[in-house]
Amino acid sequence: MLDVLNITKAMSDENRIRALMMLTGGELCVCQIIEMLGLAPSTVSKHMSILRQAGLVKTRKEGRWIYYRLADSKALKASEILRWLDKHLKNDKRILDDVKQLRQIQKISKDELCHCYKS
Amino acid sequence: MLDVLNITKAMSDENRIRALMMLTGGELCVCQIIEMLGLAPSTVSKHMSILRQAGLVKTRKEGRWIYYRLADSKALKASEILRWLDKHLKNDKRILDDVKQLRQIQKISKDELCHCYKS
DNA sequence: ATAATACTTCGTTATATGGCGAAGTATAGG
DNA sequence: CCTATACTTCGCCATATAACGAAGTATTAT
Repeated sequence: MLDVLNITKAMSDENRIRALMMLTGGELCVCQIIEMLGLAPSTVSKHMSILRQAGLVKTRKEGRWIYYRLADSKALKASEILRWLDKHLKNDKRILDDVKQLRQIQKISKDELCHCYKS
Repeated sequence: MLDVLNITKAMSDENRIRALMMLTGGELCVCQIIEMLGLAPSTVSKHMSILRQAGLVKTRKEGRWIYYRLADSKALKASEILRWLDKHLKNDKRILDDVKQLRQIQKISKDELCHCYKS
């Protein structure tokens, strides 16, 4: 029950769903997710830790950067629900806009990107 | 996006999930759900209206009684998620206990049952 | 060592949600 | 008609959650 509740609670927030959908295109560093969601770093960090605790995403550390990716298919509960999300949101206006914006962000080099901290 | 969020928010509460799982055995009247969850009628009513707004359950009125049942397979978003819930919770301890208790409640006649209001 | 970068954790505040009882609505029965 | 029953809606309170900035941690660069 707790597993299921952790998953459903993790998915009950729009920004977390946006983050999950962004990750369907492949792993992203926190920097990029912050830029996409337009939220404070601490807020995004909290969101991502909720997704991680629910088993919906995994992390990989590379130097100073932490990359988030969707849980792989071995995590059955998670991967099924991720497929459901993708099926019902891939044509959603908001998500399509996010995907478009993400492509722009991915063109920016890492060095330039992290002015999210420079304000 | 709103559809999806309504569904995930509806599922992000333990009592609502318990109610959904109870309904996998067939329709129930509010009386019975109140008895099962052990919550105030007004609270249960609110929970059920959230599930209904999300499209996860349907209602049928028969005289003074209102029966709730799971959404049928025509409601794709809903029925997929209901199948996911069932798959991952049908062996859950809490849910198994609920099912057992539900069988007892279903033995009680309607006339006797609704002392949930007589306190 | 010191400073800068890329996060995360902590503490606070505003809003959302879950709980209840009281009042309201609809139907059945006397 | 009036009363009882089976809910639902409303108003309130307590707790949970999302947001932020400040402080903390880990890694890289100087």
